[in-house]
Amino acid sequence: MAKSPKVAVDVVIFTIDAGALQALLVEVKRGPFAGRWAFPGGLVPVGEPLEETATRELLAQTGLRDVYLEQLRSFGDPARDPHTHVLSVAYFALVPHKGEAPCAKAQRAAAHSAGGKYARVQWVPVSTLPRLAYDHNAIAAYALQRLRAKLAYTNIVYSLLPQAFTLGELQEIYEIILGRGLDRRNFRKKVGALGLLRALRRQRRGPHRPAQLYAFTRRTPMNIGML
Amino acid sequence: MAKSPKVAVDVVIFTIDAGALQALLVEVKRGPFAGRWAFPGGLVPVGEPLEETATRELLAQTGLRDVYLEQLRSFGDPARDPHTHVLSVAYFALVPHKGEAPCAKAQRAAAHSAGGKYARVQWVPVSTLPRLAYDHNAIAAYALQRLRAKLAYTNIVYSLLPQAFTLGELQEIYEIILGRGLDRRNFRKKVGALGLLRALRRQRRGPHRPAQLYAFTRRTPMNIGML
DNA sequence: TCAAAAGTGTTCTGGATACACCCATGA
DNA sequence: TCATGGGTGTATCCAGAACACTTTTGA
Repeated sequence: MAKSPKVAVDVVIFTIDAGALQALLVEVKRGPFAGRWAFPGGLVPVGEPLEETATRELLAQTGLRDVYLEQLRSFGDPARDPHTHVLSVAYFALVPHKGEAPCAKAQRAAAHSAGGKYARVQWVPVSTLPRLAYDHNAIAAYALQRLRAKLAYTNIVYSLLPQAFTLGELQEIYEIILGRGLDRRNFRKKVGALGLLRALRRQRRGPHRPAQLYAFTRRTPMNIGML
Repeated sequence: MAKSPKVAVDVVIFTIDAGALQALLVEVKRGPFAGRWAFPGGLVPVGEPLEETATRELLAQTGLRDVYLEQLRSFGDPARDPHTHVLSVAYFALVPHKGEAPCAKAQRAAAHSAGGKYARVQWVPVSTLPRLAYDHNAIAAYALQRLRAKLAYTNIVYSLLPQAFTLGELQEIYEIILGRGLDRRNFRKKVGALGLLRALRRQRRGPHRPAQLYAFTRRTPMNIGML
């Protein structure tokens, strides 16, 4: 019986920060890609479910659990890792946006990984990703495409937002990820009609007019017709 | 470094025949699932791209090449194969419908595999799939869902049809796969507006009024707004 | 008072749906 | 002549897109 390739899981972890869609990168320590950036990942040991490997990796790099995690697809080009044939099952994850503290997540992640297996860890806007190790640029493109598509027909945005948020923040996330502006009135009309939100009794106060705060009624993935 | 699971590819091969959506099943020869039906597949040897394994399997079972082939996703539950941890990368394929000779394909496939690695090979309507080996029922469900979705926003039907076909046949395929009837006038209007077809100078003659034959202008996957 | 984001309704348009009759053929 | 599938056009409805002004606040 012929030997099989090794199996790895790689996770594209997205968040919104500083007005941009960001992905978490780690610096590869050794091998042909030493010094290059890549998405966090690791080999799948015999007996472990794929999601578990992905969840482990996610917890290790961000300290977060119970985030949105979805399999993208597998990348199996034998040459994607020059060292040996490694199949990568790609996942993407969405972690919540802390509007109040830009870069807090990046710092937390970095701190977490101080003694970790990667040299450095960093959030990078997906619009300015460097040339990555392995075929991770292809994985990034695929992940972004999937994210954009799912934004249009599911409610997964909830996983990018904190419990309470304003309609402006919700719309901003759509605009950032889709890369285009949306009409505010139509957006609110649509969101209202979908009935996914409930208005809280609080407002967000800022330098301008206070904004009504909302929360999702159900924080669980569903298909809707958002766009 | 921990050992990885083995890697297999399994292919759900769809066709339309006898007014139903059919999938190709093979009988498992040995192991805990001996005697049960499953989708054709096999282990991925080191150094071989996933698509190549899938293409090989497809050629071996149907004798067809250059058919539509698309990766679904990977199924990695360690218990899906009781014998040992085998990751399955699932694909689905669409092979063309020979309207004139029902079951011709099934017979051809069976003949092809006479000396093959499977005990028996058979086309089975997806609506009456038996309990399959491994987690192949889950793969079937996923494949069907994907097929239905892609029918709505791509032109991949072309891969289920011969070069020349009537609008009635085209519509029938949509109805069979989607499991619901479509208005004939609206369907033709829509198809015409998309401009994917060109009318041939021939007609199909049958027991009733002859029908105009059409061909796809481009037999290559594209995103369109079909439904 | 000014700058900046919050909040709100109406009109228009295009695509989707619903719907019924005549035609050409082989049996 | 009949049964069967092929072929066609119009009215309606609804969702998406376009669009401008007032309000509230902190600075």
